[in-house]
Amino acid sequence: MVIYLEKYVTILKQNQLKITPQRLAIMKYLDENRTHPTADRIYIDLKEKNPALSKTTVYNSVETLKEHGIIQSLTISGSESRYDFENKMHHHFLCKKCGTIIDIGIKCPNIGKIIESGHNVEEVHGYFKGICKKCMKKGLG
Amino acid sequence: MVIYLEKYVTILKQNQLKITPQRLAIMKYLDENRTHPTADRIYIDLKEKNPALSKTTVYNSVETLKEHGIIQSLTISGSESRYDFENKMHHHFLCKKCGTIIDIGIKCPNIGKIIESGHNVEEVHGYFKGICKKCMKKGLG
DNA sequence: TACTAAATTGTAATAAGTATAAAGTAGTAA
DNA sequence: TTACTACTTTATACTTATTACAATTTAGTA
Repeated sequence: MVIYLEKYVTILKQNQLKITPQRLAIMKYLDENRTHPTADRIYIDLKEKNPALSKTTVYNSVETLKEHGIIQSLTISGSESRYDFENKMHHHFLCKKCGTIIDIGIKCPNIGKIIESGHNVEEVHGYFKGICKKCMKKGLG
Repeated sequence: MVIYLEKYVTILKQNQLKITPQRLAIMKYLDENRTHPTADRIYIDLKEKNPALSKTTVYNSVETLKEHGIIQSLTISGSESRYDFENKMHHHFLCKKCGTIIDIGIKCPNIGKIIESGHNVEEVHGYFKGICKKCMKKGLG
C-alpha cells in the first residue's frame, strides 16, 4: 500500500515540503485523474475515504503544489480553477458541449518573440474552445 | 456628440441588436479603454455619468456583445472575466507585479493541427504570465 | 519524548456572477 | 403619432468559488 505513495513522498521531499496524508492523497488523486478537476471535485471525491478532510486543505494544498511547480492550474472555464498533475507545457481544449477538457500536446512557438521583447515569461497557457471530435461525430456540432 | 457613437450604432444594427444608451456606453468605454477591464471596473466608471446603471446590465451587455463576436472575454487572471473590444485573434501577457495585461499581436500557428485532429475550434486564447518589460527595467523581476 | 513550526480544520467572510420579477424602452406597424 | 410587443434594464436576492482567521493537530527534529 505505502509503496504506491513512494512517488509522491519523493516529490514532496525534493521540494522540502512536509509529507502529510492529505497532500499525498491529493497528489495521487490528481496523478490518477487527469480530468483537470476543480478543487471542489477533488474535495468531494477524497472526502469519501477521508471524511475529516477540509475544503480549505484542498485549496491550501493545490496552492502549495502549484507554487512548487508540482502541478499547474488552468482557468479555461472561467468560473473556477482546475488542476493538472502534468507540469510540462501543453495546451488545453474545452468542449462547449460535453465540458471535457482535452490535453493538446503542443508547444507554443511564440515564446521566444515575447522574451525578445523584454518580458520575463514564467507561465504559458494555451486554451482552445469549441466542439470536440466525439461531439462532432455525434452530430452535436 | 451623437456622431461619435455612430460607429457603435452601426455595429449593433449589423448584429440586429437593439440600440440602447447602456450598450453604446459600454462599447464606447471598451473601445476607448483597451485595458481589459472587469465588469466591475466598467460598472464603476460608467456609473459616474449614469448613476442609474445597473451591474446586471453590464453583465448582460458584455455577454450579448460577446455572443455576437463584437468583443471577447479573457480569463487570464483567474478570479474574474475581463473584456476586450479587439475581436481579432491575439494573445495576452499578464504582469504578476503590476497587474497590467498587455496585448501580444501574434497568431497561434497550432490551430491547424487541432482542426485536423477532428475538433471544431471556435475560440483561441493564449495567455502568458510573468514580469513585464517595465517592471524588469525597474529591477522588480 | 518533547518541542516548534507548519499544516489542517471548521467557520465566517468576501467577491464574482446568475436568477428573477417588475418596470421601462426600442423598434415596428397601424 | 400612437399603441403594441418583445426585449432590455433595474434592483434585489441568491449561488458559488475562494479567502481569512483562529483553534487544534501533526510532521519533522532535537
